[in-house]
Amino acid sequence: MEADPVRSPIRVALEVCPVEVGIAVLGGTWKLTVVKHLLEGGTMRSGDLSRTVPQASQRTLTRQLRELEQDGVVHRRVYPEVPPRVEYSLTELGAGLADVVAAMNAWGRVYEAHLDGQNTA
Amino acid sequence: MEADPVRSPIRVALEVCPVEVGIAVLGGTWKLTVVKHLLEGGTMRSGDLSRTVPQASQRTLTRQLRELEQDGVVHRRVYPEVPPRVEYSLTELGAGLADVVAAMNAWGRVYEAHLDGQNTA
DNA sequence: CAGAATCCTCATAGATACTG
DNA sequence: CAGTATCTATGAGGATTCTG
Repeated sequence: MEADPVRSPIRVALEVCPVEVGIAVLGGTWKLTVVKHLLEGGTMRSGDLSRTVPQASQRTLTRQLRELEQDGVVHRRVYPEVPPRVEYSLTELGAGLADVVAAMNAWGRVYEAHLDGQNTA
Repeated sequence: MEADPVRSPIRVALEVCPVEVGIAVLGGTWKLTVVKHLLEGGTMRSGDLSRTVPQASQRTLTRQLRELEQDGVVHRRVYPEVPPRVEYSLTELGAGLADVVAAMNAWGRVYEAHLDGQNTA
């Protein structure tokens, strides 16, 4: 099986530090949000994702999904139908991001609380 | 006390999803690596950090540190000496990133193993 | 419905040289 | 030693239009 080529930001990250690999894979805007929703919602269609992340332009969302697919995090299934249907789901590797998502989510909330504390104090 | 203004990527992330906040704060190249080393090494001087992340240009490293400082993750202490001495350490908020670093690090290793598996299989 | 093609703008980051 | 200033290049991401 022909594996997808590893994107160059990831190759760089691999040489620097394992923590940078996650940043390289998830660094694009919305990527982690997409992963989070796929973790929660299982399989989702393109339109579902667009509605879930309305701030992302369609072009950007598509690109992010393609990169996540290339990086082995997301699986893309195309149904040969009219009108077309495409479903996205997490690979095993992608499902392994659950801990990352949880840690990020928790810290994000701490950060929010921190900001609120600054304003209220 | 006058709080640093919240950088715009973070403001956007706050409106989208808590997981994006972490990405917004740590998204710059080397940032998570810096945090990881500060977690391990405690206080570090600029030169220490430069040597720890030799791939980063000095200008970039300085900017990243300033942003981390602005975001409340890193504390910067300047000693009024000649030659100058500047020490960086994590704030409480920054120390809270330990779980994120651990999760990222673990997943980065899984990712490496995944790539190796592809080549070996 | 899903996405490709085109155009545009701004932020990021590197290299280099200089300063207190 | 730590940092700033300047210049440059790359690319990420948005808006819009078009197609099977």
